[in-house]
Amino acid sequence: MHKISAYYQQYKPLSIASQDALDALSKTVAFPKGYLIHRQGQVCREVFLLEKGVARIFYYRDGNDITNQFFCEGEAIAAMESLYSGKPSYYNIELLEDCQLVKVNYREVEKLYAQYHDLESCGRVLAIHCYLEENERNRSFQMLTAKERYLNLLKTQPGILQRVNLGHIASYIGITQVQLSRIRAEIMG
Amino acid sequence: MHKISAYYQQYKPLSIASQDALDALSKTVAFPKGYLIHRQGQVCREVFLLEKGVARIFYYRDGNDITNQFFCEGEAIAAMESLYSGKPSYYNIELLEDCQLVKVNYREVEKLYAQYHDLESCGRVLAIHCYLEENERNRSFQMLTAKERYLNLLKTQPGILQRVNLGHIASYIGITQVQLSRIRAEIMG
DNA sequence: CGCCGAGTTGAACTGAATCAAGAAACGTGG
DNA sequence: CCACGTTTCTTGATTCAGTTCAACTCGGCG
Repeated sequence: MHKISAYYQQYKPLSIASQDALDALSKTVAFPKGYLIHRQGQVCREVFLLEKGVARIFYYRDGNDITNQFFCEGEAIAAMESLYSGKPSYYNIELLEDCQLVKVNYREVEKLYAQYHDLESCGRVLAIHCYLEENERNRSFQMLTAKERYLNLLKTQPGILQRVNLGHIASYIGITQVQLSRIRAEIMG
Repeated sequence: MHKISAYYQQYKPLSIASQDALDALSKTVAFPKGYLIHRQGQVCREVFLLEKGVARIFYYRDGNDITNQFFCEGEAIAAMESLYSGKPSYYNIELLEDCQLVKVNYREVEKLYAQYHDLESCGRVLAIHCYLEENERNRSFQMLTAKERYLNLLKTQPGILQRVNLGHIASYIGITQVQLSRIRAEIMG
């Protein structure tokens, strides 16, 4: 089983005490393809570490579902805006394959933040990391074309393309499936 | 003079020690309308607290400048993505009126984080706040129309509209000035 | 063998950008 | 205080990129 402490330590090293306290909170769970580990309208209180499988965050607009983010092995999954704000989430989280996950209750983690300064420091860096990702996504929508965003995705998450259908990727990039198909044809030459 | 500690305490209360340490870092400065307090390509190391005036963050694309964010009195200004990542910034920060500001070196603040747990905790909440704002902006681009974004701005920052010209607002919303003019005509009826 | 979902491709349509011209607001110097 | 030039905003006409609608291809699977 993966450890949450290992995930945290990507951002900053932790004392043994903090590591142990964190790891004591984890529970391994598994769900089938198609399962929603979080639904819009609900407050998100759990963070999932993805050990095996692929997942996505999405929401509905006029009946179509629009993908916001993809997750691969080793990444942490949550409806962060809800987790952080305590308000109901706008998003759903769906497993796109059978998945194995490590579950952690975020309120429990927050309690540990108050106890361990080094852990809270790591939590701060993690929040900054989330900010930077969100900022980057914003930037890519403002500064890049759909084609460039597609090429970016190819570069940063090449594995995703084999595991996820085109419609999801198109909505992630902000265009229709039809348009993405044309862009791909264009890229091929 | 405004105090940085007061700004921080919007998010979480601080001990007297933390407050004093923070406030000891501030310097009051003033610049005229049009001055760039940060330029793209440079690494951002300072945070400014806006005491008097209006400012914006913007970048260039194909010669046009595109506004990313507006700031009013009481808000903290920085090229956050650069401040947090330590990489050169994509953005410029421009004063839209003569401004009075409080300047703080972020590296110094980070040193204080290591010393004072309560301050770092506050810094974590602040980073989360930044994340939530960025997320909200993302969401507004994905889920709302330009018209809705305009109405939102009217509601959340009504003062801005009197103090900033239409072109800046249009690019902030993600459309051309021409289109915004039409939307306004439409709203008037 | 034929159905079904996923992807591609063509044609018509639409909303926003662009181009361009006119009106209004603003500041500056005479 | 007015006249002129500059900038800002509005409005109309045209153009274009991307959506929508629909038909067709392909591969997997009962």
